Amino acid sequence: VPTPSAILADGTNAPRQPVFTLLLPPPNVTGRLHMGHMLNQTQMDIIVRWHRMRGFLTLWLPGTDHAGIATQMMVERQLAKEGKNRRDLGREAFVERVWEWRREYGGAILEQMKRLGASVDWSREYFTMDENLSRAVREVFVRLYGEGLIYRGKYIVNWCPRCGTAISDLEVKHEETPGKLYEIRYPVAGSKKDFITVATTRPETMLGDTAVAVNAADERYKKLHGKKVLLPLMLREIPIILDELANPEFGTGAVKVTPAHDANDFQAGLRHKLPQIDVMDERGYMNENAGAYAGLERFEAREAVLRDLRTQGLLAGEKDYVVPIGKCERCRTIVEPRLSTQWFMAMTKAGRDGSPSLAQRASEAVKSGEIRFTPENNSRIFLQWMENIYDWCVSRQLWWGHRIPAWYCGNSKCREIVVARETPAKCPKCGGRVEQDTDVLDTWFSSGLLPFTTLGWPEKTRDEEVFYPTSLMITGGDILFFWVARMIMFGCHFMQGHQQDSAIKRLSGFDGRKDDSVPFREVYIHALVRDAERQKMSKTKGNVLDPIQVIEQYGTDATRFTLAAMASPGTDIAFNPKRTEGYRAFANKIWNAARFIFMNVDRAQQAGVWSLKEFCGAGAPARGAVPRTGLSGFQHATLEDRWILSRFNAVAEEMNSALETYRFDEAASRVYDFFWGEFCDWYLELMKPRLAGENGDQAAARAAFGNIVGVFEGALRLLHPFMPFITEEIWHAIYDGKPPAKSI
RNA sequence: AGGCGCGUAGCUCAGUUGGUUAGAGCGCUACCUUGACACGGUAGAGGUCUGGGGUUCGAGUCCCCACGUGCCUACCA
Repeated sequence: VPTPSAILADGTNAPRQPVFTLLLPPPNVTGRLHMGHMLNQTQMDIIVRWHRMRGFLTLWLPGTDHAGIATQMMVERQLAKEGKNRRDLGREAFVERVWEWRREYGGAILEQMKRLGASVDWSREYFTMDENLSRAVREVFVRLYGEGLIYRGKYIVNWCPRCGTAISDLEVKHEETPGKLYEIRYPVAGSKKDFITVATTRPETMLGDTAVAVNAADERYKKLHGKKVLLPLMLREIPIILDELANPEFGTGAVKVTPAHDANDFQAGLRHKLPQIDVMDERGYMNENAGAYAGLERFEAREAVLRDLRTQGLLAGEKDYVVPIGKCERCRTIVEPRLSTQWFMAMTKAGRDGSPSLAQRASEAVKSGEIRFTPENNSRIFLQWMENIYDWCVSRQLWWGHRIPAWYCGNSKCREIVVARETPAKCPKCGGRVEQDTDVLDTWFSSGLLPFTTLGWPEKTRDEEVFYPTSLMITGGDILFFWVARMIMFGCHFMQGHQQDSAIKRLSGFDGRKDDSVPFREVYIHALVRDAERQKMSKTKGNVLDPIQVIEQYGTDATRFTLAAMASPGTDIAFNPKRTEGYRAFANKIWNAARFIFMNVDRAQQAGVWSLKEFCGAGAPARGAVPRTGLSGFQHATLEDRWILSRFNAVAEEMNSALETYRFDEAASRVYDFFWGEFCDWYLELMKPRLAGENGDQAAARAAFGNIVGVFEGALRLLHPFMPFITEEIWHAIYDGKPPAKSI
């Protein structure tokens, strides 16, 4: 099959056929194929082959993601084995080392994909750090900065002390963990007896307290309004403030305010112009602002603080309390809210011209049906998230990734920030030396752009007219927000005004859709693959099934068929190899049906009655695939012939409509039941006497054979998207007119 | 704390807008080495559709409650 690129390049440059575009969710370069990938790719491949067979110009674009943190960690581990760390190498050498790593090992997962039969267009393989994609990333950054939608600022971010970088809200996984709620007495300044008791789960942060808040309406604290307290251990006077932050219903109704270590306190701090005292360093150790506790690791500091409070009689109580603890999704380290200067992307800010915010545009695209989700309820999940979204922290304190295209003037009187596509030679304002920001962008920043950057953006290309918007996105619910949401926001923003070639759009079945800026028209969210006991597969549990092992045991076709057959909407897939065993038997059944046919060919040829070529070997098969209305040359001889033909056509219809709605399970079981329960069990059995030339009727035998081959060949077409290997093998054998050489 | 889902045969799951005796695969039982296939064939056993209430001529399917279970989102110290 010629690739779409070849077809576009063949001179006509204007395909008059429907187009189907699918972007492969790029696996991490560091990744190894897991069952989730296999499910995802099987479903994509089924849809892609099905479209190709129906005459769509089909582009399935593969690639890999540079996966900032994951890849950097992997190479750092490698370095650690040599007794080195990245700082020993320096930035440039380290990044070169990562490139080396990727050149050597980065293609592993794509090689594994090939074994699944994924029929992607390898000629268009991309990597998210390719030069053209990197250029597009800078373009996007510069434009958004110019529009005021990317900004730099000092805010509380989620900080992973182990990875040493800020991470986004989505990279924090919350776990309800049994902990303690401590009540601490803060002495009121100028009084010997009065205390105000605050409640906290993180006592060590009190070292950075700059106020205590009570609710203005709280009668208990009326007499303390306007007073100060003496912060224990640090012996610093801090004010009692009135703020909504304090909920009279919770704890003691008084809350300590630590603007540098808590997002709520940070906001309260801004409202009351409180100082921000950062008491920790980037590794989670107490810094010089923590007085006597400086140098202690944060949880050691907690113990030390509690011990000292106890000795001073200031620990009023401790209760068991379930605390939702945020952990770094990558290394499970407890995340620290940290005050830090980072780059953010504004999610809810309207454009300068009053145009809707990124989040609002994305919501509208889904609400209006320009992007449709399957299963449908995912659109509600999506919209709910969009409505509660916060600005996205896009900078990471890493070395591997797209470096932020911002330069700072070193002249202390100037301090100009230059955001530019190319490295500026000098500060455009004062002519001083400029230095580039040391941070890189969140990995999802570049992957969010892929639907258009892989098609040539920012250049205007024919590719873009033909293939954008992509037709479908198939992915897991786990990256709905990480990736799908970001693609929608970026796509709607940067492709605004884009028009897909109208003839192609009509032919492809998207004529009714008005908005061609969306990155894809349909989203299919697939289920999670679990083990046979419905447990989530995880390395620690040791229940991870390696797809390569499974396919080596049962065959790729059987494994693919299992995943398709079990992909019913709304439920996770409990992958049970027993089921795969059953589908291996099915593959065997197909093989044996083929053997039966070739056995009859042999017999007929020996008798000189006919050859297989007469039935289907003459010339190339008709293009366009799943036959809807019968097979050419089929002879409606008898009741059973007419019956199998009507069943065949009904099944083909049913499969088509099942696949229209991504009901892989239904399509799979339809063809399974038809092939085994009807074609093999009944039709072949009924035909045996006629095939054998019953009553010496060779004409009837000949017609019988032709009909069998016809239905069988059609069934192979129905099966092909699901089981590409066995069907291709047999199909070629039929057209070559000789049995396949291999045995099962 | 909010949101989303699931609970149907021993096991894993179908059951699309409510409509005759609720289906499949695996497992189980009996028989069959029939010239494609024992990874096969034929026949069969097995379910008060988690529980309770409601709507309806009619509910596995719709509504409410309870229980069990899974996931996602979340700055109440």
